Amino acid sequence: MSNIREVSRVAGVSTATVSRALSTPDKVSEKTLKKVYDAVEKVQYRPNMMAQNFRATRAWSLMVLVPDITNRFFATVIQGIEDTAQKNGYSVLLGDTRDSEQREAEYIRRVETRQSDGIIQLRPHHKGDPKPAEHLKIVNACGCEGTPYDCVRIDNVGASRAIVDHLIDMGHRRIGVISGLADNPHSIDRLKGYHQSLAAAGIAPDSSLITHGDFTLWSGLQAAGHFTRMPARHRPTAIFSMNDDMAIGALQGLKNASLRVPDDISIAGFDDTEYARFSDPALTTIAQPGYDLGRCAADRVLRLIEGDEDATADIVLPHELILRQSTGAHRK
Amino acid sequence: MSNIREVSRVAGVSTATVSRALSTPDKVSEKTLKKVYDAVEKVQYRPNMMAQNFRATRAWSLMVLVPDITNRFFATVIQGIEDTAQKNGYSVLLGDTRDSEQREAEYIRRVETRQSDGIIQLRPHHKGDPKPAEHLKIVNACGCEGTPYDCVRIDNVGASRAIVDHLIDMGHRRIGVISGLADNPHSIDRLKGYHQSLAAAGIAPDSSLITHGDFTLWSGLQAAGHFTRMPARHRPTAIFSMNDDMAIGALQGLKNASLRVPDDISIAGFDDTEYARFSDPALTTIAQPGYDLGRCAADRVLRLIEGDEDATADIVLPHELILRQSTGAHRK
DNA sequence: GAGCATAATGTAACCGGTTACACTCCGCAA
DNA sequence: TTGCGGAGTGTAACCGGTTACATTATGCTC
Repeated sequence: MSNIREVSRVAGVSTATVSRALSTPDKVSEKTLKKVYDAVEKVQYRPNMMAQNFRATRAWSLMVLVPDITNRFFATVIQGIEDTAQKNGYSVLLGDTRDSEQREAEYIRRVETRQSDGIIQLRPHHKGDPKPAEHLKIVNACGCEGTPYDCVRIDNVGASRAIVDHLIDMGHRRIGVISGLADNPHSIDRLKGYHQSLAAAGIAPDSSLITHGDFTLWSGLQAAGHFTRMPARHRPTAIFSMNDDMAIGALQGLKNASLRVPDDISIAGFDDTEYARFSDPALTTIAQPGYDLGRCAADRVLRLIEGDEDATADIVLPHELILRQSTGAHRK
Repeated sequence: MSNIREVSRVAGVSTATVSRALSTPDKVSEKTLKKVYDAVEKVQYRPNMMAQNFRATRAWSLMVLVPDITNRFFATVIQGIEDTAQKNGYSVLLGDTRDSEQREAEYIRRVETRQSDGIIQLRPHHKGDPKPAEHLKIVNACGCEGTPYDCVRIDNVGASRAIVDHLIDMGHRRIGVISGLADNPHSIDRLKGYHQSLAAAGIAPDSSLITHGDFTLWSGLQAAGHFTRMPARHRPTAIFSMNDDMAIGALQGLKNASLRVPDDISIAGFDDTEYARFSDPALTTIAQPGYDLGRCAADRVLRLIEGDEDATADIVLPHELILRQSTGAHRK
C-alpha cells in the first residue's frame, strides 16, 4: 500500500507539501498541486485513516449500545443516529449488548481505550445503575425522566396517560396493562401515567390487572393468557400494552381465546412501528419519533465531543396518539 | 489522559518494559511486573487503541453494509456477525446504505482508507455490479448463485421450488407471485425456482400472475391490489410472496377485499421472521438461517483478513419449509 | 537593484504505542 | 579465571500522517 512518502517521492516534493496539498490546497501553488495530484493518481494513494486519527487523537466514530438490534424501534433510532453521524464524518460502531451488563461493560471499555469518541445508549438508565464516568461523552437516546446524564426522550408518563385517557373516554373502567419488566424505567414511567389517568377518572387501581412481559412478541402472547384465563366478569375490557410487539403477541392470544378485538376487548400498543399499522385489527398506539430521537442524540453527543457543551441536557420530543381499529367503545 | 510514558516514569522503568509487561508478561520479572501494574493502577492507564492499531496496521473492525437496518431479517444476520466479531476482538462498523449506491461507495472508501479490515455485504450482488477490487476483503452474507467473490447464502432457487411445490401439492394451479424488484438477484433466483416448479407440474406460466414489490409491508399491500382487482376466474388461488413483510402487507389487502385466507386464497412468505408466526393467519414460509448466515460470513471474512484463505468460497446453508395456516388446499 | 512582505516549500518533531537490537548481569561449565 | 548463554532491561527506530518553525522563492515598491 502506498503512503504519503511514496507520493512525495514521485511528485518530487516533501511529505509536508503533499499533506498540505490534500488538506489545505489553497496553501499550495497550482503547479505543485498538479504534481501532487498526478502522483496520488499514479501510486493510487489513499490516506491511512488510522494514522490520521491517531495523530489527531480523534477516532471519528460513535459507539451505539443497543439492547436488541432486531427490535424495529431501536433500529429506527439507529437510522437517525447513523444519518447524523455520517453527515458529520463519523462512523457508527455497533454494540449489541443483548441486555447483558457484561457485554455493555466491554463496549464501554473500548470507548475508554479511545476506539470511539462517544457513546449513545439506547437502554434506559435504571435507578440502580452507576452514573457513567465523568469523562465519557455519553447520551441516552431513549431515556426517562431523571437520567443522570444527557438524555433525549419522550414524555413517557404523559404518553401513557394519553392512551389510558383514550380508553377511559371509550367507557372502559377495567383496564389491563401488559408492562415491561418491573424494574425497567419505561415500565415505571408508563405505569405512573396509567395510575394518574385512573386516579383522575376516579377508578380504583387493581393490581390483578397488571402483568409483565419483556417487550417481545412471545411475552405478549403469554401475557394475554393471564387475562383470558380470568373469569369474564373480572377480565379487563381494554388492555394497554407497553409496546406494539407485545400487543401483537397478545392479539393472537386473545383470538385463540375467541375474544374479538375490539368488540369484546380493546387493546392499545406503544411505539407505532410499521407492524402496528399492519396487524389485524390495526393497533391504536403512541407514535414515538424514533428517527428524531436518534438524530437529536447524535447531534448532542457530537456537541459534547466538540466540547461545545457542559450543562446536562434533558430533551423531550413530542409523541402522538394514533387511533386505529384495535380500540373501541366499551359494550355492556 | 495518561500514556505509556507516564506509566514508565512512575514505575521507574522504560516504556519498552511497560509494553512487555502488559502484552508479554512472561518476559518480565516478577518484581518489575508488580511495579508496572502498580503504576498502571496509580495513573489509571488505558492503552490507546488508535496508537496500537495504527502501529499494527490493523483496525480490528468489520464494516457491515446493510440496505436497511430496520429489516428484521438483516438485523438477525447482523447479530450473527456481531457475536462472531466480538468473540474475535473485532468491532462492527455499521453502514446503513439505504439502497443507495453513493452511500455504499462512501463506506467502501472508508475501508480503502483502512478504517476497517473487511466488509460484509448484505445486499445481493447484481449482474451489472462491478466486481469489487481485488485487495478488498469482502464477503456477501445474503448472496445468490454466481456472486463473483466470497459468498454465504441459501439455495434460493431450491427454496422457492419447495414452497411452490407445496402450493401445487395443495391443488393450486394458478399461483401468483409477489416478487421483489425485477433486477434483484433474489427475485431472479426465486422466480427461477417458481418457473421450475410450474414446468415440473406441467403448468403453463402466466405473466399476469407476477407482480413486483420492494420487500416492504406497503408494497405487499399494493401488490395484493393487483390480484384483488382481477376478475375472480383469473385470480390466483395461491400467492407466493418473496418475503414475509410483503406477505403480511398482502394479507391486509386480501382482507380488505373480503378474501379469506386460506379458504379463498392461500399465501406463503419467505424468511420466517418472528412476525410470520404472529400474523393472522400465521404464515407458511421458508426459514432462512439468518443468524448463521451472519456468523459464517464473519468467520469467512476474518479468515480472509488473517490471510488463511485464497480460493473464493460459495457456502450454502440449509433452509426449511415451515407450514402454517396461511396456505390450504385449493377449493373448487 | 536593494529592501521588504508574503507566498511556497522543506525539515524535523510529534502523536503513543511496539519491537529489533544492544547491553548488562548472573550463573555455570571448562 | 575465563567464556558462554540466557534472562531482563534499555535505547531508539518505526508505523504514516500533521504541523510549528525555518528557509527559500517571488513579487512589489522605491
